[in-house]
Amino acid sequence: MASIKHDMNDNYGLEESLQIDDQQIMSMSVKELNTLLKSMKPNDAAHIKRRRRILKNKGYAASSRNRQTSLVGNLSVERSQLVKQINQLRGDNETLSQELRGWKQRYSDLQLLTTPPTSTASQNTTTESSK
Amino acid sequence: MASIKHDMNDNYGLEESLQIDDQQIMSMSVKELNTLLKSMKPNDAAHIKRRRRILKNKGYAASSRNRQTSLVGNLSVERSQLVKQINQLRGDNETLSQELRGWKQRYSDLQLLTTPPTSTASQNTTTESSK
DNA sequence: ATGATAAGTGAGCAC
DNA sequence: GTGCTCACTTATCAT
Repeated sequence: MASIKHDMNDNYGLEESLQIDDQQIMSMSVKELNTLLKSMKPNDAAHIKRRRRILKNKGYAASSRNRQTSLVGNLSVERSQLVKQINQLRGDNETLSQELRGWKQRYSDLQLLTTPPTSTASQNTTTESSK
Repeated sequence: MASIKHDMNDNYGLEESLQIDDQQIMSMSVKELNTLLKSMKPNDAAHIKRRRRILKNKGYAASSRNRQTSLVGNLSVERSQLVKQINQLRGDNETLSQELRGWKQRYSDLQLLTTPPTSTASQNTTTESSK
């Protein structure tokens, strides 16, 4: 058995006979639309209004999908950037660590040069202070 | 005017009369299903098969949406973690920089102590080398 | 009335 | 045949 359904999106010639297309139905202002609808049979007017709502909804749905898509896109891009930044910082860190080691060494060397060890014990103490 | 539509989701009593519900239709194996369908009128069999497909699709759609949702969720969480990591690294960086400055200073101080300036010019040169 | 979104459905692709 | 995803429709919510 088949059931009776509302007409939905099949415009079955109404719009064609009125020389109106979807774009116009959708973009017309409410004022313009009402003026137009008053010159039509109530059923046809209702049909057009319903069609307009559906068309707008279609647009909203598309926007929603686009938003969702670019949301994911943005997050992905952002992630790449953050990862890149992390790698950069890790590099900087490594560089700084090396520099730090270097200067500690230089300091230590200079210190040894400055205060030559007088005994095994004192040498140890001196080295400790610059670790 | 109204148009004739396929029956879609209104099961108009068929399933009830056969004592089958959506869950069973969906989860039955193909083998079981075929056995069942052979004992039915062709139209009813077709209806059940179509219904099964629709039910499965409904599930797929839900899965798809869940995936999409958790994708965004994961990306967001990941972003937070990355940002946190960056802040951590920046802190480390700052610490290292300060340590570095400190050691350079100590080196410089020790150097000044070791090789006292003999003239204004030579003092400048010494300072330059440790900046 | 308008805009947004979740859920269901159909179409069409890939395996 | 099964699973997936896109586009569309509907229902529903908020403004």
